[in-house]
Amino acid sequence: MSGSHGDGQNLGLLCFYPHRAMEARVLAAVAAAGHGHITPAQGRIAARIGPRGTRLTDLAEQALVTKQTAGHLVDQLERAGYVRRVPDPTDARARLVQMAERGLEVVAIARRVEAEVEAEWTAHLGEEAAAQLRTALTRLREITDPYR
Amino acid sequence: MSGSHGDGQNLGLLCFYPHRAMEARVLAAVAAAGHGHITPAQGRIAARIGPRGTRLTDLAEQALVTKQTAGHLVDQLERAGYVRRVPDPTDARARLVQMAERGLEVVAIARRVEAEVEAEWTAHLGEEAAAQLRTALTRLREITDPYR
DNA sequence: TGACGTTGGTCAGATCTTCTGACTTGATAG
DNA sequence: CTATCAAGTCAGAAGATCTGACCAACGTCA
Repeated sequence: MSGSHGDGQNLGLLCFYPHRAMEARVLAAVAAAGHGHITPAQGRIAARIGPRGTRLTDLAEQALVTKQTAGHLVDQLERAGYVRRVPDPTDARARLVQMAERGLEVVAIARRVEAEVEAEWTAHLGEEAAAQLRTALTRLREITDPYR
Repeated sequence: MSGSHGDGQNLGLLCFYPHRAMEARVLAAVAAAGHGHITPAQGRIAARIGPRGTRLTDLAEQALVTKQTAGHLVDQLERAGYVRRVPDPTDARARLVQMAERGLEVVAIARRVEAEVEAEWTAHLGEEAAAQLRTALTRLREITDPYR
C-alpha cells in the first residue's frame, strides 16, 4: 500500500528497501554463524532489549505489537537460550527480559554485520551523502517514531 | 535484529520508522474511507499491480514472497472485489491481476495520503534536505532492491 | 514435430506471527 | 481499605508465509 511505479516512488516505500536489505543480511549472518534460525519477529523484539533488561510491556510498545505477541516471541527466545526473565526488583508484578550469554553472541554478530553493510552503503553513496542521509533519517524519526 | 540503543542507530533501522509510519497512515486512511480492512500484506501486493495488470509471479517476485503467498493474498483481494484476474492474451498459462473499480478507489486514496505525508516530512526536514533524502534513498535502492 | 527443460500457477499442509478477549496478581490513589 | 490501574498470562482464532508436490502451457532444438 504505497508506491507508484517507475522512478518517482514515495519516500515510505524507498525507505523499505534498505531496511529489508539490512534485516536480511543480519539474519543471514546470524544463521550462518550456526545460530539456527532466528525469525525476523524474534529479532525485532530482541533488538530492543536494553543492557540491564527491559520489561515485556516496553518491548511490546516499542516494537508496536501486543503484549501477548511480545510474550510469545520472548518465550521462544527464552526456550532457545537467547534471553532470560528475571524479577524486576522495583515492581513485583514485572519481570525484566535480559540477554543471556548466547544472546550476546548474536548481538555481537549483528553489530558487526550492521557495520559492514553501512560501510558498503557509504561506499556507494559517498561519505557526505551518507552522513546527510543519517541526519535526515534521524530527524524524520522525530515525527515518525512514537516511541523515541 | 538491528539497532543499538540511544542515538547511534543503524541506518537499516532508521529506515524502518518512516516506512512503518507511511504504511500505517495509508492503511488508516483507507479503512477510514470505509474500505473495511485491507491488511498490510494485501496492500504490499496490491501496490505492485501495474496499470495494465501484472502477473502473479511478478507480484510475488517484487514483493519478495513466494508465489503461493502472493496467490493467497490475491485470492483475498479478489474476493473483496479490489482486483480481478483476466487471461494474459500473450500466454495461455498466465493470468494478469488487474485493479477493479473498487481497487482504483483505494489506490486514489493511497496516493493522496502518500502525498500528504511526504508534504509533512518535507515541511519537517526542509525542501533541500528532503530532496537529498529522496536522492540518497533512490541511489541506495540500486544496491538494496534486487528487483529494480 | 516431438521430447525436454522452463515457466506460470495451484493444491496441500505446516509453521510462525499477530490479534481480541478474559483473567490473575500486584501497585497505587483516595 | 477499596476502587482502579498496570504487568503479564491463558485461550482461541485469524493471517501470513513457507516447503514440497503437481499440472499445464511455452519454447527450443535436434
